[in-house]
Amino acid sequence: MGEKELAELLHLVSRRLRHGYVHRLVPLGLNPGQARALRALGAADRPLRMVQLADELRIVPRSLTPVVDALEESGLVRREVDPANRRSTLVVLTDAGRAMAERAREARREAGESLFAVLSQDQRDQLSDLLSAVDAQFR
Amino acid sequence: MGEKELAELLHLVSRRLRHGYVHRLVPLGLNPGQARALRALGAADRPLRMVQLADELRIVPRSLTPVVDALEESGLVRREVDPANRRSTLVVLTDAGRAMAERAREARREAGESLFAVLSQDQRDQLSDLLSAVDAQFR
DNA sequence: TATTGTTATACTCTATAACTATA
DNA sequence: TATAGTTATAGAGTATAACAATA
Repeated sequence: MGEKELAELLHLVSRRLRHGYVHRLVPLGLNPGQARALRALGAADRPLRMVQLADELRIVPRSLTPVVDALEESGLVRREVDPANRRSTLVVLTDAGRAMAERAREARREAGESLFAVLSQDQRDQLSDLLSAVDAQFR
Repeated sequence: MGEKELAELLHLVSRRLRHGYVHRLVPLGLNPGQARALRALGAADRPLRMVQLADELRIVPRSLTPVVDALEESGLVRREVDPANRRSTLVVLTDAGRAMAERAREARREAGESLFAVLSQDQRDQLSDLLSAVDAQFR
């Protein structure tokens, strides 16, 4: 019955997570990609160049452009020319952006909390270790 | 360093899986959604109605329409009116479709195998149990 | 009225290729 | 020449709303 393969389970659970996350982000006016970028900038705690941010998110720079466009339009980040290298663009969190990053972080925490509610802390740690191991083989 | 949250890890690993899967499906002329539908039909081992198949895949019927369109165009399935209820459409695997479902299953097995290669069989079972538990709370 | 499926539309996530400006 | 970013384009995956046919 519950004979779902690992690959299928991973897909289903991941989609479920996104679903809960999206719902919590709607009131913030963000989509998951924007929230993820905001989080990364908040975690870095300093402006990142487009390539650095793309790398952090593991997407290609081209895919980052519309994300940063949207964030800039909402006044959450601004682009600045990198004084050290004028080819580079620094993505700088505004004060509003920093506050929003915090709210996005909270939304994700809640979505994760709700999804993994059935697991004990031990089980979550186990799951985290297993996924980390899988992820690590590609770094 | 590896301080990624569970939610983030899940997202990254799931994306990685899709990536490997997509690559293996390209030579078959399938995308993951089509392959998933084909698998479900193969597993059911009997024609399914659109709603049943959508339900199995956990997507809305509208999202299934273009998937079945593509499969039909490739001669892998055909639509038949359900004699028992003329509102319903039965999605029937052709012989070619049945063979392709098998190849898709193999492609997914390989993608999973490659992704989870770093895990022992015990660890895979653990991971499977944990994800099943998370998934089960929504059924 | 309720159900099944499709038409119409739209948004998100992601990618490759070609181009511009700068180094 | 090489790097950083954008313009252009494309394809998956998914959703909601409105509608036609059938029950």
